[in-house]
Amino acid sequence: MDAANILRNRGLRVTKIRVAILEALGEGIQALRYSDLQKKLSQFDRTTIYRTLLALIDKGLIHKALEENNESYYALCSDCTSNLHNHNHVHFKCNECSSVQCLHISKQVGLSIPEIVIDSIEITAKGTCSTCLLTH
Amino acid sequence: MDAANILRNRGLRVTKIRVAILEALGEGIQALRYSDLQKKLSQFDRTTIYRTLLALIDKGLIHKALEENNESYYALCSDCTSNLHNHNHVHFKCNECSSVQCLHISKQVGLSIPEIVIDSIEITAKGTCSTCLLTH
DNA sequence: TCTTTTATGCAACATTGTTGCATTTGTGTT
DNA sequence: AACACAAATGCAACAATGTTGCATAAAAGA
Repeated sequence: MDAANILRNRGLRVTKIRVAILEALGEGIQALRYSDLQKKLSQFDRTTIYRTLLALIDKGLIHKALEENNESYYALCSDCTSNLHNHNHVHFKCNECSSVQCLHISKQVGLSIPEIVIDSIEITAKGTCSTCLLTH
Repeated sequence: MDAANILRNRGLRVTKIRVAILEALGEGIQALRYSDLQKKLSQFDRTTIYRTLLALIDKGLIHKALEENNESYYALCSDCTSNLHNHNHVHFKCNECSSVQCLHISKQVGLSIPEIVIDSIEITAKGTCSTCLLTH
C-alpha cells in the first residue's frame, strides 16, 4: 500500500510532507534521526515537520524508536493502530555507525516486580550491526 | 561513605556543586530530572551543572537513567567504576507521577540476535508505582 | 602561604520543542 | 469545475537545553 492510502486509512489528509516522511522512513529498515529527517526534508518548515511527526505518531504510523544524547530516532510502525502503539520489538543501536533499527523478536519478554504494575517494557540493545561487523 | 570521600576515591576534587548533586541524588531512591536538579541547584550556573553531570557520569558515579520527551533523568550508580558503567537494573517510570527509579533485578536478562553482536541492553518499564497504586 | 592545576561563571551561539496566527491547501459538495 | 469549510502549513517568536571559549576563582599539594 502506498503512502497516500496509508494516510487515508488513518483518517489523515494526504499532504506532501506526510507522504515525504512516510517514504523517507520506508526506504530502509532503519530509523532516522530527527536531524537527518530535517536535512532530507529541508524544503519544509521545521514546525511543519515537528507537527507532522506528532500527527503520524498519534495515528500509530510511526514511533520514536530511541531518544539518546538529545537526538530522537523515528521509525515506521508495523502493527500499531490509531488507538494503540504495539511495539513488541527491540530497538538496536550500533555503536559503530550509530544506525538504529527495529528488530522483531519471536519471544515475548516478561518482567514482574512486587508492588508495581508494569504496563509496557522498552528494550534497547547496543552493539555492532552486521554491516559494521563485516567491515572490521 | 560521604560525598566528599566518594569524590576523592574517584580522583575528583571536592567542590560544592559535586557534593550538592551527589547529595541531591542520594536523598531518595528516585532519579531526578534535569529541570528539577537545576531548580534544586539554582545557586549554581547552568553550565557548571552541565559540566558536573558530565564529570560524574564519566567517573561512574551517576548515570542517565532515562531520556524521554527531551527530559533526562539522572540517578546514582551503585556499582560502576571509572572504566565501566555496569547497569544490571531496570529503569522504571510511573505513568501517574512520572517518578523514575532504578530497580535491581535478580535475574540476568539475555538477548541474542543472529548477525549482530550485542554489548549492552537497556530496559525501561512503565506502569504504576507502589505509591500511586495506594492512592487510587 | 604559595603554586599549580582544575573548576566555575559568564557570554555566546546552536538545536530542538512549542505555540499563535495568518495564509494556503485538501476534500467533499454543489 | 468551482466553492466552502475544515485542516495543514509557514512564519515569527520564545523557551529549554546543549555546548564551547575564556577570564576568574577555588582546590590540593608543597
